[in-house]
Order: sequence, then structure tokens, then C-alpha cells
Amino acid sequence: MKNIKLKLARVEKDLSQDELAKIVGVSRQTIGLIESGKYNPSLSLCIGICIALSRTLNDLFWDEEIKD
Amino acid sequence: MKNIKLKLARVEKDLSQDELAKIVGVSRQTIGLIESGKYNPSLSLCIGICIALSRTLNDLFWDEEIKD
DNA sequence: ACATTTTGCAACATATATATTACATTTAAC
DNA sequence: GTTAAATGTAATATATATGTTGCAAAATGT
Repeated sequence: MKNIKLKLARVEKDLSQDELAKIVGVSRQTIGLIESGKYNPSLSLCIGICIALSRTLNDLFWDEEIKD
Repeated sequence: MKNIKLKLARVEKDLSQDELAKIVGVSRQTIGLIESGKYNPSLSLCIGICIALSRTLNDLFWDEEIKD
């Protein structure tokens, strides 16, 4: 499933996928694939993205619907 | 760094590493290595662990100290 | 309309999470 | 103190996240 919360947080900060990727230290494709839900990123990468976007893990990667 | 919050949540539920691993669908070693901080787990595995232990990502994997 | 930036997508290479098996060590029960 | 369960650790194998390059498509600005 696409991660729309991540994309929203990114554009709210006025960052392109490439800019966010450089801040976090990964490739542009990796950011794109995470946003489109085709990658299962590592925890450390998720945390890096959260810090770059001033959000928490729950903000960007926790879906209340799924929590049983 | 060791993930002490994960270990605490697990023992609070009275689960061994092996039992949690079976619930989540990974090997016992994987749980042990995550607890001892030697693995960088995938997001989906983190979410599976959270659901199994009735916690959120922030509860188990977000360190307030690190958030800049 | 054109130019530029942004994003999507594909093929291949590499790094690393995870599985499996086995054994050692610690912990808990008796 | 012995036994069994729980955990640590190591070697090798596999799956997959991620990098790199390149090109196409879409979006944005002028």
C-alpha cells in the first residue's frame, strides 16, 4: 500500500524525493519505492526519514487500521 | 544499542524469544539479535512485533533521545 | 509550446536481513 | 547440584533492500 503520509510530510517540507534522499543518505529510487509501497524499508532508514521530516515513527509508518 | 523496551514488553507478556518468534513468523535468532541491537529489522517485522506485543512503533522502536 | 524539474520504471550488482543448523552458556525448577 | 528451558553465538545459504545507471513519462514554470 502506498505511504501517503510520508509523501504529504515530504511535500509539506517542500522537499523533492531526491532532496530527501540526499538528506537521509539513500538513493532517490529508494524514497520513491517506499512512498509507492513497493519496499519494506529498514528501521534505521525509517528513523532517518522521520528525523529529516520532524515526525515520529507512528506519524509516518504506523497505520491505526492495522493495529488489530 | 540494545532494545530494552522490546525485551520488557516481551517478558511482560510472558513470552520467550522463541514464542514471540513463532507468533511473528521469524526465527528465534532474529528476535534475539533485534533485542541485542545487532540487527536492523525491516519495518514490516517491527510492525508484526508491535501487534504481537500490543504496542506501537513509538513504544518499542522510537527513542526520544535521538529525535534531534 | 518549450525547458526544466520531478517522478516512474527497468536491469543488473551489492549489501545485509533473515533462515537454518548446531553448539555453548546462562537461567530457572526441582 | 542436576536437568531442562532459554538465550547467545557462529557458519553458511538465501531472499530482499538498496545502489547505480539510464531512459521515459509526468509535472511545473516561463
